[in-house]
Amino acid sequence: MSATQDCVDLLKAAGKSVTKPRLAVFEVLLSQEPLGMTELADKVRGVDRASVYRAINLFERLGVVQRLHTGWKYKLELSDRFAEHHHHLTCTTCGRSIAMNEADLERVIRRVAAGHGFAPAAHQIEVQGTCAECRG
Amino acid sequence: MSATQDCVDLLKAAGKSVTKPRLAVFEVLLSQEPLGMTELADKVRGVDRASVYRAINLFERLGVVQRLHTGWKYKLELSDRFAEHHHHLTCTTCGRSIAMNEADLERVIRRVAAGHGFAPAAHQIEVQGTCAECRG
DNA sequence: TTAGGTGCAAAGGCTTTGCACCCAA
DNA sequence: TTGGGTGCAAAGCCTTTGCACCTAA
Repeated sequence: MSATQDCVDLLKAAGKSVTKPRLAVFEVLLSQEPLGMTELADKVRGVDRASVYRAINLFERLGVVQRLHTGWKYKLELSDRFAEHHHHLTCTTCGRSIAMNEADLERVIRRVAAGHGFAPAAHQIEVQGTCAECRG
Repeated sequence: MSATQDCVDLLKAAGKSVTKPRLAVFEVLLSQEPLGMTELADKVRGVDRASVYRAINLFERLGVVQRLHTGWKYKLELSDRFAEHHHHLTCTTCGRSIAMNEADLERVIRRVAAGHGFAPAAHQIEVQGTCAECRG
């Protein structure tokens, strides 16, 4: 099943209309790196800014997109439903981001959250440091 | 040495004036949970909103306060210099942030980073979900 | 004394909202 | 057909900025 079809199904399941503006927003997110709201609105041509906000608001409630915090900024990207869940090790020397997908981290977070009577729905982990090559 | 004195020293070391509005902002942060900018400005009575923004901006550059991202918004709290290193569980229902200080999390991050040949220098972890009270 | 800091007010950006028209179901 | 969705424009927030006055050093 294509990602777009999955998105369509989610909209229908929620009793929402499958409209051109909504799919346009989805397609842009599908083909790009995480985007800021301004960049996103710029890339979705022919759709009013207000509609982009409304689409993102809806997509967030449906679990289609998630907000990602990188440093001081925040960006939008498709949720783990459309891309494998992962986090990043960012090298402050060369700027590269290394993806990590560690079950241990996820496990510990669930356990710690549970220890506080907390039901975790989402989480972000960002690590800054020096990669193997730059330490070399 | 008191936290306030530490703050005063940081200001002086940076060649900045120790003013009443700045200390007022610091004191509010010292005695409260993470605050949004609006809440903060409301609690610092007698200080103009613009001055609160300017104080926070300065404190950020001096490493006195740090921003904590929760969804679209952010909250402000004193940095690790004034409060023990920790992370947050943010409830998406009531908006409260619960602090967690778990050695296991830190350990796992160091181990995972090392597994990638990565030397971690700093990290952020934010968990969103539902707190015990809101789950009822 | 005086350079930096503050209050006030106005300007700038980003986001939301009201409303009439449009289109997916 | 018709109720939700959209574009447009205006309103609302949040944050920054210009300027004259104030104050810490």
